Amino acid sequence: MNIVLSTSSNKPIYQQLTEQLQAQIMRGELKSGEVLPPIRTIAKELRISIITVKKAWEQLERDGFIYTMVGRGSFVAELTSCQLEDKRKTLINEKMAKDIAYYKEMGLSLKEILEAVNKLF
Amino acid sequence: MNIVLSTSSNKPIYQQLTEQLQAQIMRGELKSGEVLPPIRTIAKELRISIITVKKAWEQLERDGFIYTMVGRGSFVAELTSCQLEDKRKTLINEKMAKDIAYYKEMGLSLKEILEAVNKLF
Amino acid sequence: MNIVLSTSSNKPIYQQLTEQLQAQIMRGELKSGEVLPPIRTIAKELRISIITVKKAWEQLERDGFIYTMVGRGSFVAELTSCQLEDKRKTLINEKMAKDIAYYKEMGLSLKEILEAVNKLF
Amino acid sequence: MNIVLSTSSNKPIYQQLTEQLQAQIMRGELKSGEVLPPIRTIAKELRISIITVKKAWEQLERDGFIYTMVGRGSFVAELTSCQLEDKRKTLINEKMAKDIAYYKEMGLSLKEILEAVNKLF
DNA sequence: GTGGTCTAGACCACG
DNA sequence: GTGGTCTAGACCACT
Repeated sequence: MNIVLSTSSNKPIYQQLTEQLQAQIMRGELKSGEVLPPIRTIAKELRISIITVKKAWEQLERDGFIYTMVGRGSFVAELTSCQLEDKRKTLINEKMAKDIAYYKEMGLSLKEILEAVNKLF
Repeated sequence: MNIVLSTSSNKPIYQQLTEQLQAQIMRGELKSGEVLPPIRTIAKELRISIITVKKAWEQLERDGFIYTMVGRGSFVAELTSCQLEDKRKTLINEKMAKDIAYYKEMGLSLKEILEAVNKLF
Repeated sequence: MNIVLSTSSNKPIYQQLTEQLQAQIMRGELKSGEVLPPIRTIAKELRISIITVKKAWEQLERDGFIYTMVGRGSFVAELTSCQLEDKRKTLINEKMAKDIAYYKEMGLSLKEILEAVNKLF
Repeated sequence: MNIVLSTSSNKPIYQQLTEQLQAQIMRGELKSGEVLPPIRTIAKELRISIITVKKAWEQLERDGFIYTMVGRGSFVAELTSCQLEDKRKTLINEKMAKDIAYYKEMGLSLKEILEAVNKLF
């Protein structure tokens, strides 16, 4: 687990945490069933409030990325690669639908979007 | 001018206003020098506070989309199509750079992004 | 009389008018006793409201730069060059005192101000 | 932090706030990274509305003098003395260019301006 | 009539 | 505890 927080970003800290955990689980860097470090440890290392870590963990649990066993810690959810792929698609499609709606509203054509993606990737 | 506000969106009202005005100016629906309706009228029609409209107008003015003359009203900025294109590119590239960073983090390849864009457009 | 108004400036129109008239009187371009054009004519030529012109005229009259004879028009005040010089000094010193207070507050030394003036003049 | 507001001045309160903060940051009285008091506290102490303080803070943030972290407070921007000097020059030159244009219009020579500055400093 | 400033107070999101 | 958003309404300056 390797978290990098940006204080200058507009994104709230708990969301940065959530997104980075999601990404690491989906990229397979955090494996099914693997135990996560205690939230106190994380909070101390990142110099943030325990409450903030908890908030991120709650969101991850709600979305089925991790599960918590009281007194024992939190673990990466045990998902088949198929289920994982589903989650990824849901997450990404949701965001991409919004993004594309925005670009369309700003008057971009499909071609222009594709060109821009190619250039910026 | 044609504004649609969504209360269910988590975007603040003033930002929805700002984005829609930007979009309409960039799509050429609001033309250079055109008068905008008085903020009070807009506030009444959209059933929001004058101050909320004002906040959006301030942001648009800061970003050079409109200008205001006290006692006379607010007007669409007089921009050449070149300047307009510049503004559009700046706005869009800023967002797209962030979006693509996110998709990359989530493990998408360029090819996958392009496919998804094609499908969702 | 030669007035140039800037709509993009933040200064209210009536103040731009006032300042330019003051300047022309003090530079001697408008001479003692000279008749000014009717405010309707000025308003029409500058494409501004008569009320705005009137406001500027009232201010100039209050400050002793012009005088008005009902039904006959407004005239440049008849001042000795000495009185004129006095007015100029009052006007300029008032503003300069404020300006210097600002520069001092921002931490500029006398030397820095003089250098900046030399460079920007 | 030490703010003095003048109700008799015709400058809006939020602008007085902005200018004084800028001045204190540029004079080094407020140091890089230093926490500012909560806006509510400032509002209470100065007996003005929270929103008025907020407006000044927004302007300072836009201009890169401070940054804000929701839930944690506002902080003096971390600028190198070089960047700070740049900001100072920009701010001051902008105003001074206008000021000098005014004095020139009023018929002052460079020599007269320099003398007046020397006398009034 | 326009926009500009300011107020008092509510409710929400973040840490 | 922070700051962020929004409201309803007042008063002033400008045209």
